[in-house]
Amino acid sequence: MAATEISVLSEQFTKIKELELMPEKGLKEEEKDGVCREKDHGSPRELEAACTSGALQDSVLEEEVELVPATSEESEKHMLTLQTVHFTSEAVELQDMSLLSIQQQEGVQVMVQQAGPGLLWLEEGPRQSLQQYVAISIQQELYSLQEMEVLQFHALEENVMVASEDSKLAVSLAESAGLIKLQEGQEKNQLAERTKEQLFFVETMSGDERSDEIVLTISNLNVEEQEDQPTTDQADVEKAKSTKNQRKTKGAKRTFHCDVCMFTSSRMSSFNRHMKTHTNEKPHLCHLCLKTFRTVTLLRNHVNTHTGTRPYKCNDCNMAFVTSGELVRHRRYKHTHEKPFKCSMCKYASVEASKLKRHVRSHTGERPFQCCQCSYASRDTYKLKRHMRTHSGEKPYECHICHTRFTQSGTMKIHILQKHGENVPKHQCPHCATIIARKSDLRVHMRNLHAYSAAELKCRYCSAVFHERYALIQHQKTHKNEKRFKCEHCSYACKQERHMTAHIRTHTGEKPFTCLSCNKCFRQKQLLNVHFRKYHDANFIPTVYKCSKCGKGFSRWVSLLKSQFCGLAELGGPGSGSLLRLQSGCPPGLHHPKAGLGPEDLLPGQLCHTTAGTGLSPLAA
DNA sequence: AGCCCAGCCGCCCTCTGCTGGTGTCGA
DNA sequence: ATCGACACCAGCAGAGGGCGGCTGGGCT
Repeated sequence: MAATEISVLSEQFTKIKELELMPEKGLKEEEKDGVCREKDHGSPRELEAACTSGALQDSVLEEEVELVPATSEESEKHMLTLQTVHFTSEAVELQDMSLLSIQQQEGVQVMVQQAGPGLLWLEEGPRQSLQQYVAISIQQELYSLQEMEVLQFHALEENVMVASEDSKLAVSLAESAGLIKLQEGQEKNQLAERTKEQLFFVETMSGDERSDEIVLTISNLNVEEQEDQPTTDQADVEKAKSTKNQRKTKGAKRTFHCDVCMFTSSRMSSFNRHMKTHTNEKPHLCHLCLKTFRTVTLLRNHVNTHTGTRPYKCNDCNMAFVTSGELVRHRRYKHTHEKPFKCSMCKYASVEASKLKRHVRSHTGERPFQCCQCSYASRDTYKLKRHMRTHSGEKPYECHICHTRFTQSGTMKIHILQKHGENVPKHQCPHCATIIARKSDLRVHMRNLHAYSAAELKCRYCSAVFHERYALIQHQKTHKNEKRFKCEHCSYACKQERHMTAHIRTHTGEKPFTCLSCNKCFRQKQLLNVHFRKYHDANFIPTVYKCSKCGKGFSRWVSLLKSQFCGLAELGGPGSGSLLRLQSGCPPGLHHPKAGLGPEDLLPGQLCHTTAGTGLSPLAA
């Protein structure tokens, strides 16, 4: 709609209030062409119309209109003789409509399109169809419509032209000699070259119900359109202007139809109110945030959101609301739990009909909101908006502790809880001892490990069969320390197959690993590697495990130990892969890397004799 | 015209659950 | 060294709750 001038906003708001509070004030038109168009508010209704127009104008004019009290000296009225002609249906198919024309000295014809009873739209420009328009003839006056920002016409009612149910907003004018009767061709000739539309808002008011006086208030509606969408609102206005209203003779039931939408109403006031929704006209401006509203009530409700004024307070909690409807709805949600809207397909019920409508889509599968970048479609607008983040990469939610960003608030919430929370809830699996942080992951755990499997799950080591993975795994663990691999040629047994493979070669004599430098063969790859490093690698520095007491060096850690102790049934050094097994009688404090020490404890020379006992001191961790 | 009320739309939120990538651990 | 299993984690979508705001009917 209109881009309202910001420079005068706060004052405009004040002015609206003034207009409401001080109806005794009148409006004085600013002089632009040397003609002071001072209105004489002869009746309360006329005054009301002027106030309305003033408020409207405030929102669309660049310059303010000063509020001045009406004085007796404002006698310079512009009594405009409005003349009408009733076209016959045969002539122009303008059934039951009047034609008004404005005749100006420049000879400009301004067409007035009747958008509804009491609501006329003036517009310059070529017409598509004569029957949509009403022309006004203004005689004896020099008005350039571009300069008629707020102008009231006083017309003499003479004939029956009922435009409203109450005969209050009627334009009824007599035929006169000043009438310019436009024919379709003539109209085109006169107006075809006009391309720029000039919109005026015309409100008709009867000056006095007992008099014949009709007051037309014309407001300049030339407003700044937004450049990116210059035609939409205009088109709406155009359509709204073409709305045909049905008039009937007094006493007959009438229905008013909106041509823009399907709206109909038997009441003209409702119809007029509705038609304003098509004009995007929002003359009531919030002086705090510059937002504009159609009605004073909406503006007041809005201003209440700024001031915190919430007159409707809930008796059961501390909530308060701007409107009574919001309070009722709140009470249903929070206190009464009344859910009048029930789903016919399930037990779902909701407080609001729109929620039921949304819910029903989960039954029908309807997905009206299509993503423009992929095949996804959602059942409501929010999900589509949320989905669009997957295309934009937007992550609007940031963890206030580690500043990790997330696409959804719920994801961030669970992150904060799990990563930064103190009393993190855990989820115990009901079938095993597993504890999992997230409920959804527990569900995955249950599905993977505890779900019944129709297919038989066979043990790798024996013939046992299970139907639950967890039971299978638990069973296979019983095979863990078994020396399941037994040598066919001797009593040797081991737990790992690769060990058995290496052992078998001691019987077969197979030595599959050959040194490329000297052609010596080995049973194990590891033996070949040691050989190569020792005899063929120039950079190889042999490790020496040195006794710190006697200074003797050993190539292997185990050799060092063997030189000092007896009673060690099985020894292995670092890199051998086997554990140092200590039997009873072994010196206390003897340590091995795999018995709890770190790699630094393997450094040669760290071992040392103790002064007593075993000769070895405990290795410091 | 103003007010109240009901209905409706839209927005934002939470809760929930599934999915796939990743790190860790044990075999 | 490799591989498989699995808990962990972020991404993403479904469903529904709650509220702000707009519109129209009816009334005063």
